Amino acid sequence: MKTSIIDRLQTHGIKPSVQRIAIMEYLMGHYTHPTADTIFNHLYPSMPTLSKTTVYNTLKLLAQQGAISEITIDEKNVRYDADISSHAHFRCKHCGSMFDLPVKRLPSVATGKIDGFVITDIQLYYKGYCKKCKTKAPGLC
Amino acid sequence: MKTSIIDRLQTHGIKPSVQRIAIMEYLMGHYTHPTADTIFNHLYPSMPTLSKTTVYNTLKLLAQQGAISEITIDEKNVRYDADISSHAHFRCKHCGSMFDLPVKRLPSVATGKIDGFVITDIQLYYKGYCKKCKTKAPGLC
DNA sequence: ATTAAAATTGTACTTATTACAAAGTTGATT
DNA sequence: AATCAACTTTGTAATAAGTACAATTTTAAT
Repeated sequence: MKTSIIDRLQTHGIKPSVQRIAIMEYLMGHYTHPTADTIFNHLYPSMPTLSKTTVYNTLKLLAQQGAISEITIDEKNVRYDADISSHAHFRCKHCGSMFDLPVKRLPSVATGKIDGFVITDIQLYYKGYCKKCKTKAPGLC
Repeated sequence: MKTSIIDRLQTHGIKPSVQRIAIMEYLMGHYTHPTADTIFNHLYPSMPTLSKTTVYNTLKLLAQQGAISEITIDEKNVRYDADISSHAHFRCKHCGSMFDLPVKRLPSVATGKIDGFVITDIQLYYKGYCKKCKTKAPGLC
């Protein structure tokens, strides 16, 4: 239902446009941590007037408003996730595959250190080697 | 003392060269999460034969071997940290300033989910607005 | 219908990072 | 000391993610 998509946009103070809905819809339908490029390439065939700049602008806006989250576990490109519930990410250094990891409890920092700061988001990344690639890990020969 | 720098390299299986020592030394003397470019610009005056490629290569090697850690909290450039003890990072979305945050306890993920994975590093990032910039935070007018 | 504000588009640009081949260095072996 | 292979560094050129910006289109209110 398109309503939930529009809802998500509006809840975060974003005016729904055709493009924004399409991008948000893609993200809510694909929890695969796509890059801007991937999203563009999937939407373009059915939306040939779409511009890559719009994809970049929209993703930035969505992230800024907290409608989606920006994942920087991959040093190459920013990835996006419509799952804004608290969870961690794993990325395999060899094949690049990514998985969500549930977190039992959000990590606590020594309070006082962040007194007076405004924290808008917390990201927890695990890097290493997945089952398929673990024989490729250096130092494990 | 240069010994501790060479030690750090050797402990992580890296053959010390003039360039590698200089880069490691810079990182161990500046816990400011510098970028490759910053490191290059600081070393270049006293080492005019240094190439930027070497800085990139060396940082990648150091990180790969676990001698330093690669921080991707800033979507623009990768940053590097010679402090490999477990701690978190905060970055202000407005001014870009970065701080270390001590962590009380490393976050735990539901075990079973990462059974069979090899985890080589865990990164914990806090993003938001620092004391100076918190009036700039959207949604807090 | 008019119009101002907001959103989208396309192009050109910037900039971090990488590929690669050539040159230089190192250290072991003769 | 000369040789040689392995390793490291260098410089240049290429790649590719992301951004600036001005022009066009859309939206929605009057």
